[in-house]
Amino acid sequence: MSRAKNNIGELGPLVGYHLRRAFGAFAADFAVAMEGTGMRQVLVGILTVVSGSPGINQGAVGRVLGIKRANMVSLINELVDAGLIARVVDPGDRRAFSLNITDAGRAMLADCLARIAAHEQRMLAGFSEAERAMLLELLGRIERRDPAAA
Amino acid sequence: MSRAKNNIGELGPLVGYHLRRAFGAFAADFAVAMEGTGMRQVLVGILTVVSGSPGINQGAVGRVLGIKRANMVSLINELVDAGLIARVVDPGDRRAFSLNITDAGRAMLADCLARIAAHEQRMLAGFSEAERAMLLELLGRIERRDPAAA
DNA sequence: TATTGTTATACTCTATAACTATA
DNA sequence: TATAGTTATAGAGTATAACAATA
Repeated sequence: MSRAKNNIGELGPLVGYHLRRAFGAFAADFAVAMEGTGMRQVLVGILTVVSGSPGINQGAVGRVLGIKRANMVSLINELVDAGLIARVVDPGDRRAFSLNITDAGRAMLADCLARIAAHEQRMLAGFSEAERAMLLELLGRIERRDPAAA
Repeated sequence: MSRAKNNIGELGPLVGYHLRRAFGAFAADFAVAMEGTGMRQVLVGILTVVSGSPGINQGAVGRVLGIKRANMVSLINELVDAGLIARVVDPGDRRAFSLNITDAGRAMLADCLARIAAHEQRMLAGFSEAERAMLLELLGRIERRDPAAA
């Protein structure tokens, strides 16, 4: 492992750069963790939100997770086609679909969350509980910001 | 701003989830910060590395930044076409191209780094210097990990 | 045989605009 | 007029496989 120059220069002190690299490392390991399930990061997110808010509609799920309405369509289709969520017309608002997790969805979600727990442990090996909590807190402060949309 | 339920359930304690959201927020504001320059995150990264390691070749730049060889080709083409970097056959290894930043590239990089500094300040408003350093340190530990490639 | 750069390709994520049907 | 969902489309990031030229 003769680590070469690896001269990132002015990128070194940039949080944005390291956020990108850390996100990439997490995403790569996440994909490995999900192998065989057919699930991806976004799908697990949607399944979790639907599980926690039975009867929620697509738009609301998208708003919670930061996914555009247009992009929700095929994602929900994937989950419905896989039998993981059920979609019925909302009786109270016939424009909307009411989403609910199925038994198969619950089983899949449980499997995914177990895999994700192991994945997080791998990625955060060596982190103290205080460090993990601090990282969550700092990331939370960033994500609750949106200067671009101001 | 009647914040709705926003029930993310089991996603709440996951570092990976918040990393994704924080990365998204950073990327969106980065794009706004670069408006009018024609530059993107990856291009600034490449320009910075070439600037700091004159004569470096494509493969090495990719290795430093975590970009696959195949994807480097069009990125380098963009920068060459824009007149920001010069590409000549490496005299010592005629398979490789030697990359150098041009004067125009130096000017562009200076402009971009100034915009990025302002962008980072926006995104990290309210962070103490110690918090910023801590975040950099924790992210650095994550990115220097690659369980998937083990 | 390994490496540099290349081409071709494919999948995912993200974004916008325009449409429909309901409200 | 506004909202829920849809369709079509486009740009960007990332990944693999196969190839030519050179080492």
